[in-house]
Amino acid sequence: METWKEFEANELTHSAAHHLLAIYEVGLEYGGWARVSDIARELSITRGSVSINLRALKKRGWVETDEHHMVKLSPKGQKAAQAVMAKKAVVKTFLSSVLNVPELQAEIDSCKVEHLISQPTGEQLVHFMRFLVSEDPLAKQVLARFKNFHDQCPESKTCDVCHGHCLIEELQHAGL
Amino acid sequence: METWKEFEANELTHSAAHHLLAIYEVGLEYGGWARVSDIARELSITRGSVSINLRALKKRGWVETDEHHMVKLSPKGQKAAQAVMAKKAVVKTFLSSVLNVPELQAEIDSCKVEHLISQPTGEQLVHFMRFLVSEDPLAKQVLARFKNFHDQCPESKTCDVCHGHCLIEELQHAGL
DNA sequence: TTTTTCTGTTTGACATACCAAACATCCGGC
DNA sequence: GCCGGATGTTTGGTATGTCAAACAGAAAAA
Repeated sequence: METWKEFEANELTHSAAHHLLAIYEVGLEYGGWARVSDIARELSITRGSVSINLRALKKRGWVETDEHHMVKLSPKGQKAAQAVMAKKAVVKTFLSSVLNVPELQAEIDSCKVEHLISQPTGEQLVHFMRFLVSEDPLAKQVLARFKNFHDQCPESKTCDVCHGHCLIEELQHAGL
Repeated sequence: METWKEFEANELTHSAAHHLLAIYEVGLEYGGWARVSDIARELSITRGSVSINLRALKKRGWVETDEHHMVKLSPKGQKAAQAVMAKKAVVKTFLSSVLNVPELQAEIDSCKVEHLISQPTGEQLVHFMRFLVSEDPLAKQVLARFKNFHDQCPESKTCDVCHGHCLIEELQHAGL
């Protein structure tokens, strides 16, 4: 398989995604405009790094600058930033509200994968979350039932999920 | 926030994780041992790259070599490889079997995030999957109901999931 | 007005991770 | 024993992404 090389073929790197998010965040208070220093402070990196990184982002059409070094997202950059924010939000909500992963861990994990999730996966996860918060009584039941199940989840060696591995055992054994 | 820098602080890079998996795969046929060439072929990269990468993996105790350049996973490396495989398996199963993401897309997405998922998140996802495949009739109902819901999912502008964004709209609008 | 501070850029350095190509070594066939 | 092909390593190059430090220009304070 060469599927694993897809990782490098992402539209946005983790770094690039967070530069776009930082510009968006800073821009909220300044009509969409941001300065290099503000972006650097937002990301806790040096102005030099931001300066260099913006060069690449500009060349690829994610951001634009005016004659006074002011930076803003291009339309393309805005769409990308929104998509990343949306994916992060839905993943974090799923992790913390459905899986009951601790808040901070959900924040960290969703931040790591936000830019890696494909469009179809993101959309399906949104549908799933909408179903779980819908009026359908089944949804409420299932969330409540899972909380109980979780406390008494059997440590069986075989189950349909595991594909021959015992996942829980492996996960715990690995101690990551 | 500096949460975003956690990305660099991972135990395993994507590249390192797949080197370990490749050694595991090749080793299945050779009693756990692998050669540089085999690993290179498995990953579709050059022998030179593998040679250099293995140096780092050896130094950090993930792999060991004998006097004939034969490579195998250390106990630590085995645990790490198993954890990655387990996380990938459970994520892929969730994406394709629950969210109905197409098989290939589930493969790609799970491959991208396999090494980034934390222990708690991985374990909770396993619990969740175990619940969904358990004998509990609620589980079967909910999967069936979601398939219907999915086809008629409302495109409402506001919902509890979205945190003020309209996720579906943003996701579709972004066209990623 | 002068001086200081802030801002953005550039440079040289380091780390990761890949490539191609040259090199050394070793093993099998003859 | 010798030669050729396979194997592993090394070297020089590219690309990303970070830093510190030096630099230039502009704005603010004195």
